Amino acid sequence: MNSKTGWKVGELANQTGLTVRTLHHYDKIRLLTPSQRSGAGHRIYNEADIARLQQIMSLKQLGFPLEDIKQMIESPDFEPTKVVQLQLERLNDQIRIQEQLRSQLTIIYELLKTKQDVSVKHLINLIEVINMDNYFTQEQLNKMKSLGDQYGPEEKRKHEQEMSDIVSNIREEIRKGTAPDNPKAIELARRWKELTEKFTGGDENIVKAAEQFYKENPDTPVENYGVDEEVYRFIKNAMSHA
Amino acid sequence: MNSKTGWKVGELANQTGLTVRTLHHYDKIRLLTPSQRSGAGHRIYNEADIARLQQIMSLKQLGFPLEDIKQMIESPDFEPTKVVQLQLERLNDQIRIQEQLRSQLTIIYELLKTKQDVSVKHLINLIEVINMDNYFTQEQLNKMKSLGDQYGPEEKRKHEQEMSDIVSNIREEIRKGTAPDNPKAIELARRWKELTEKFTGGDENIVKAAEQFYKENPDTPVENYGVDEEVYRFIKNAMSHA
DNA sequence: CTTGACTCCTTACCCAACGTCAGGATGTAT
DNA sequence: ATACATCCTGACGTTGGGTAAGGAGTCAAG
Repeated sequence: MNSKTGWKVGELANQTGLTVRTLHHYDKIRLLTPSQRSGAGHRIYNEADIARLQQIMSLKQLGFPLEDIKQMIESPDFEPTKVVQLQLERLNDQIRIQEQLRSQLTIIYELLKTKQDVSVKHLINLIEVINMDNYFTQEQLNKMKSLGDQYGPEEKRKHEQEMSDIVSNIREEIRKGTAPDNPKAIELARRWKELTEKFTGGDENIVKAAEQFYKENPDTPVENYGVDEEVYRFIKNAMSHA
Repeated sequence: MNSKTGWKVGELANQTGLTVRTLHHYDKIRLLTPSQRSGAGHRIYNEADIARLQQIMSLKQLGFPLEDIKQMIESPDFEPTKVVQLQLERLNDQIRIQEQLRSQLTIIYELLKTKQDVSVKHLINLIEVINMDNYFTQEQLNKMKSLGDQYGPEEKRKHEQEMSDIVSNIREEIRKGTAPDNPKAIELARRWKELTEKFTGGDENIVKAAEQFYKENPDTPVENYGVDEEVYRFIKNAMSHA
């Protein structure tokens, strides 16, 4: 008798902290349609429905719009495990950003408390970091796009896509003249490093060899994701501020 | 020449990561009106404007609607320092929730990976914790309401308000028969403990004396914020699962 | 078996915080 | 002078629900 077999909408709402309205909504847009209705037309959710709801909430927390979530979940090669994995990854990103936020906030707090005036640079940095929280889901979206792909070529494509994403972002920052101790710059450098480590299997030597190579042959037009000297210097520079 | 004196809307957008549209919007609802316009009507933001923008973003991250933010900022006894302080406090709450989230996620991930089936209880717990992130700003709202009050009686009132908030939440959970190892229960117990520690100035003995007293006189109708034996047992129980 | 007190149903309008054009004026680099 | 980016002001669209209305279903107590 420990295992219930059906939940009515109100019960489910209470247990999950969602509202009844939300569940109705998900039903109407056919994102989560309870597998049964009672004689009187009351929604009855079963275990499978709840499992689906969990997937929905996870994806929602990752920042996807409901419509996309529907597509993903209904894709034939959808894998629940990956969703959870991605969510864990994201958690780490978030924690890092929060650490940055904390340090920015602490700086400002100290300045305010001692009645010094806060420089514009600090203010802008703070605003930027606050925003990253929202803005960051875009990266996740990239990673997710290939959720249903095969594992071989997909892995590579995913990396290439993220690499070019990072590099184009860096170009942007260079164009804007962003300072190397800027939080956004630091975060970009961090991502670049992480990715190259994945590429090379974490082998420091390969990285160093490549760096050396590009330093000596600065104008090699090799398939390099557009990492030229300028970009490279920017990364190095930002990295030193991490 | 290191200090600019004016920013156009696009510049500001780029630096902060906000969109131009957002700044336009804030201008239209008169949340942030640039202090100058160029001859041609272009918005020119100065340092004070940016400082205000930072306050806005901080409050927004705390979960307040723009309309409320406007009220707060324009209140005569508004204190920027407190905003930052509150944001730091919130950061801690968020980190705690994320730790809970991580542990729930890890459990599910392990189960999924080893092809065991995941119990409904776990799924529901996970959904709950995911939701806390959004739902939690309510508590902050309570704390914030009194941002402009005096410091003496206000401090007490704030505590009383939060205490009765917590207790009524606990009553809810009891009514719903929530298990003591439920994340929501644990979080509530944590808040209760934190608050009582503030009340008593962290003096363990006072807490213990009070506990003893209420155990021996279970039906004292003293101004006790409605903490009766049932509530008390629930807290103790949940606490043991933290 | 009826009367409350809940919970459920559907339909429908409402809202915040922007996104996304459209059409035109400004600015600025070559 | 000619692009080309950036600015302006409307104005309509969108997402993810909140909120209210009017009517049945359910369940325990009298």
